[in-house]
Amino acid sequence: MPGKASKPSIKNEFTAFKTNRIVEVASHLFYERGYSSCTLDHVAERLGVTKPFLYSYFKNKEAILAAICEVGISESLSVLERTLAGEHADHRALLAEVVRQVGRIVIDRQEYVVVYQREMKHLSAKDHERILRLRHSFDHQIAELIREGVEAGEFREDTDSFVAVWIGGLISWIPTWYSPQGQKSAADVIDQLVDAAMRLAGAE
Amino acid sequence: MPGKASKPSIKNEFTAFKTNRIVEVASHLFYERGYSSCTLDHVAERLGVTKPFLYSYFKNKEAILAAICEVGISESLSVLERTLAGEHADHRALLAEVVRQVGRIVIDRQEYVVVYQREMKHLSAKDHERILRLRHSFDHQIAELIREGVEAGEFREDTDSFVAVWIGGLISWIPTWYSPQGQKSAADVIDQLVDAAMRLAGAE
DNA sequence: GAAAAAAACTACTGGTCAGTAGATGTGAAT
DNA sequence: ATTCACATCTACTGACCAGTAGTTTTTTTC
Repeated sequence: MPGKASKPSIKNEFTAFKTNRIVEVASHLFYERGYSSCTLDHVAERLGVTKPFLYSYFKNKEAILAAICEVGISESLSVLERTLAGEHADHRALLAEVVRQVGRIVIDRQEYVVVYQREMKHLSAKDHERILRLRHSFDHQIAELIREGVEAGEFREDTDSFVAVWIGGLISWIPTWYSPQGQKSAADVIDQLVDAAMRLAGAE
Repeated sequence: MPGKASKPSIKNEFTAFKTNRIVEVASHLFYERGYSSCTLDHVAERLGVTKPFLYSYFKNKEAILAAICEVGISESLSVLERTLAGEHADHRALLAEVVRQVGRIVIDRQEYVVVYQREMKHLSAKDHERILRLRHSFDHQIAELIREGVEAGEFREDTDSFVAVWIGGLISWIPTWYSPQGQKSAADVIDQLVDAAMRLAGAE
């Protein structure tokens, strides 16, 4: 159950594994059919268990959605912060690296990201607000990076730090058209994404 | 009922008006609560009528969604084609104008656009494919515009025509954060959008 | 290996909702 | 006024589904 940081033990690892599998399968089905049209019986069936099983790992349907949204945003956020904390030649290189890393996560976690964006509004007010705060923190940190880069003369001086939001848009846009089975490889997509972000920032 | 092009008459105008109101209200409620969680009783109540009323104007719930999606994409497409058909100084000016016009529509029709993107998957296979074709036509025409502009030397020569998709992304991204009540005016947003699109195309 | 504890299941409920059958009202035509 | 045509409503059904009570199966403990 998310938010419950217990000591590690074999038992807790089992529990974590099962919780994880539920989130994984639910994310996939919510992605395909939409949250409201996907029943917990569907999720259970796909896992080869029954509905009450799910209720011993999650309080209710919404808690499963909250766990999915959490993955959708918090992995991007933590990779962003990890990257920002590292050493880099200049703001240009840093922005490129941040976009590359986050793009990679978004591609790897496509379904989580789509569900998070599409279904967030079905969360309780509390969860909804918590997730939104994470999102804002993300945008804010990129905006700050842009601002510093402009000040350092590395990005075009007429670049508004609001391009952070547009860059976020580019990243979020990927899952709506990228498919692992498509012609474009993930590496191609990420290269293009980085190029597009650099253009938006006026870094060339 | 959409797709039924009858001769104009007072009666048909009444019918068209009511059909329109249904789509308007449904779009608003689907936007707020999501398609699957919004009941037709809700829609009817908001219109001050009852559910069977809706069924005399639409075959079923999905047909209402299809009408919304139609508005969401086809207005953008027709304004695109109208703009492309007009006279312009060069490809730069044309791209800017296209993005400006489409951006304006997307802001005006925010709720339709969001519903279209979010709920398209709930359409029947036939409707779904029809809408997707419109979408592809849209991307394709912008890609063509980019290609010609690069050839004419107006956009950076290393610009892939695939930026058309990224530009589509910027446009689609607006409704997720823009609010008429927010600090940014629609005009500001559109100016920024045009600027961002020109940067992506390498037109400066 | 018996008893206790934990995990998962069977079977149900109460509520919701898309869609419909048939009644009722309303205005136009005779 | 009576009939007809049409628009809209009341009242219902059958399916579905989140969530639960209580039983059975499995695992752990002694």
